[in-house]
Amino acid sequence: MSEINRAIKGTNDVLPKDSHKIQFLEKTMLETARLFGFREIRVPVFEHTEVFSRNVGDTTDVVQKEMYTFLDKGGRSITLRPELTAGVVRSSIEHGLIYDALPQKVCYIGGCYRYEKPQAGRLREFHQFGIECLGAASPSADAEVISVAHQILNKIGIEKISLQINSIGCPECRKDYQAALKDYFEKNIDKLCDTCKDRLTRNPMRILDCKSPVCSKLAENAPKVIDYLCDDCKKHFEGVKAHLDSAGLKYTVNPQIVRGLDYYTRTVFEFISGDIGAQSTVCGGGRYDALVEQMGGNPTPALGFGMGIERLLLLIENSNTPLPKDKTCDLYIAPMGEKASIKATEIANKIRFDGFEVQTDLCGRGLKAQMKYADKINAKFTLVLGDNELDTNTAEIKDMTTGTKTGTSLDKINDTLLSLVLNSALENVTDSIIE
RNA sequence: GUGGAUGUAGCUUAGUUGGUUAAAGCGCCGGUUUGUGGCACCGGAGACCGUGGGUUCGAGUCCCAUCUUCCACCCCA
Repeated sequence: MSEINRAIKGTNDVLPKDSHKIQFLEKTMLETARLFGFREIRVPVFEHTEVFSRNVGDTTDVVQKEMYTFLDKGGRSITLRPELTAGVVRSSIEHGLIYDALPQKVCYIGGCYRYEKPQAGRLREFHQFGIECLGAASPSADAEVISVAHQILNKIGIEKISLQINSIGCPECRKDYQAALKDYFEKNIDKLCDTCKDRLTRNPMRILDCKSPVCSKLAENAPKVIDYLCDDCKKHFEGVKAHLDSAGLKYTVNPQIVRGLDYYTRTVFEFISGDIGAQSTVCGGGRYDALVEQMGGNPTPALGFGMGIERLLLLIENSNTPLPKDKTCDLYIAPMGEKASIKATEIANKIRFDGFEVQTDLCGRGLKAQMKYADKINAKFTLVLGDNELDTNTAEIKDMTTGTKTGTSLDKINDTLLSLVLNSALENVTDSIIE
């Protein structure tokens, strides 16, 4: 396979046999979010580089080494979005959503781009579903956002997944905490791994979720953010927990949960799975109360989450979570000869207009080959159209699972097909009830 | 960016200490009375053995480089 006809490293093709799975996920996500009042927003895949560099955070790895950045022909620095929150907030300010009735609830689906080394659950182009709730400061908003993610995962049928929450406080209380943390780790600096030594100066909170055994052991006894929260932040976190409790959502408070993007404040959370390898976070999000103002809008508290669609699919496959089967062809029309072929086109289009999937011969094949093809594409019914049928204006519709044939006039194929399809659907329902 | 594994028809693989036209199963196409699929039998197409160098009379097999894919670090969804 030559270089040129191979997909770019870290990108994935979704093939026809799999696309219905993605469609099911996306439909479930959008519909569930809508039940909570979140409506879809669509924003460009690229933005001015500053939209991300200033707001996601200059010191984050995402901005420092993972962005696809280039100059356009006008000399502007453009970046393919590495995540969607910054673009959505930009759009919400630009179009005045945040000056309209609050809260504004939006959701989105789209591709994100990060120059990373691919591995299980990590791609260079990946797709995210997410929601943002703009203009709501109360803990009930945190609980609602988490509930959306929870219901989506639930409806998809994910069972083994845990919700972990934490509060990383506001910039005020975080100052004290970071100082205490630095103090603690500096005393043990020679025990830390090399990357954590570096983190100590750059972003000490990240040492908390280091996976090296020594560091994570040290992290266990490190000062906890929760103990350093200011009164307001503490009260907020208690409120979030109370709302989650009353909604019956199970969670564990995990002081190790620290999100990697700079804009997070107060509540942060992740849905984590043990079934998909090292990249175990399927959904992650939190509050970002300062971001809207930082981007030039009125001070507007906000929060949201992102959910990795490929990771979710990986989880579904690894845990054998059943998804709805893809629909198959309702009727295959097998014409014999040129005249019949023309008639087949006419009939097929008419029935398609009524909402059935109909296919017919496009290769000029013989009857036997056509029947084989109909079988391979899992057609529910077939209809042979030859000289006999054209002469008498009647034909037989064959049920491919039972082999039984039903006569019909050529003018009423759609009616006959409708009753046959309904009948077989009914039988499937009663079958599953009996089982 | 750092490590480890990998790379032979569309897919899954075989290929003996380097030795002629690289093999099989599945899939695909066709045939077994141009009027009915699944089963069986028969036949066919399809591979510059990831790519580029090197060693050799001779390389799918050995060496080097490079790329892909997979997994882990890092990072995150």
